[in-house]
Amino acid sequence: MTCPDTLPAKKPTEAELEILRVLWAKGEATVRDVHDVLNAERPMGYTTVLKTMQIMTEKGLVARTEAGKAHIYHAAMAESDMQGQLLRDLSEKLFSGSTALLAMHALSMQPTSDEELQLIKALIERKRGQQ
Amino acid sequence: MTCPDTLPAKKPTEAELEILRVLWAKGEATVRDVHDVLNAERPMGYTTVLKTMQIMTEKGLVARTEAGKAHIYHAAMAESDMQGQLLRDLSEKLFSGSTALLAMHALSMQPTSDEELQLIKALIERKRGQQ
DNA sequence: CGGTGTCAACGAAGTTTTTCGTAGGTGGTC
DNA sequence: GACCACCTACGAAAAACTTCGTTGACACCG
Repeated sequence: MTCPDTLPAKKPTEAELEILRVLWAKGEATVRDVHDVLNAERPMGYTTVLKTMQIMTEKGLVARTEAGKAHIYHAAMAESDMQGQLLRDLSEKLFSGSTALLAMHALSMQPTSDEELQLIKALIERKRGQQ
Repeated sequence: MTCPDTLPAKKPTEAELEILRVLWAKGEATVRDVHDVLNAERPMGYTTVLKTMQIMTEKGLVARTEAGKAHIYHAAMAESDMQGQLLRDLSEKLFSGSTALLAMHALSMQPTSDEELQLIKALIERKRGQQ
């Protein structure tokens, strides 16, 4: 009831993205779960995470089930959708909007295994066929 | 003298990136030049741009020549270096640190011309040889 | 029933980023 | 010299983001 459908889908902040990472990894989680993970990486208060997740609920970045005592959260957007959104964002801001240019730069920057290269080739062939 | 060499190279903010975009496109520019471009996209005061560019100077994101009346600015970092930095950042935050995975996602998300696909294939072959 | 533990909700302070008004300087022009 | 156009510097407000202390609810335990 708290999400007024701001369709343009707002870009998450740094802290929010950290939380989303945990939620995507776990599928769903309580504030406690998320805090346990993040606090292990970098000391931070429980209420910090709680507050951020409350804000994220308002923004519509996450949704929650208010079942028992502790609310259960899950990301509102699939990880791959977010990847796509941020990729597009970056491509617009730094690659003249070309995701292909972006991909090339990413590829040319290192430890890409032979296996991965194979996968990419396959991907290209597939796209080739489509066009 | 204002840049104490914080080597880790700080990530530019949203507004700072906008300014860098203009500087990279023009090579070098005065505050007026930058403002003309940005203000056309989105109304904003002259001193807003000025102030931001002053801050960027302190941060070492840009450098300036205080030649004549108006200072002449240029980006402190090459565009491709910044592309690499932000790409790595995004890959760490959203692709488990794999730039290859990131590249694949970018590729699979559309208008990639046949030409571009060719280029990418070539790139891959080249990498292949190296390894 | 009083103590202990866990939880959500606030409120508020701290920090960073963005925005711009105002002031002061400099160089022309009439 | 007075006026105008343009520039930098500065301070401070506004907005966005991050952090956490405190409070009140609820449940379990001895």
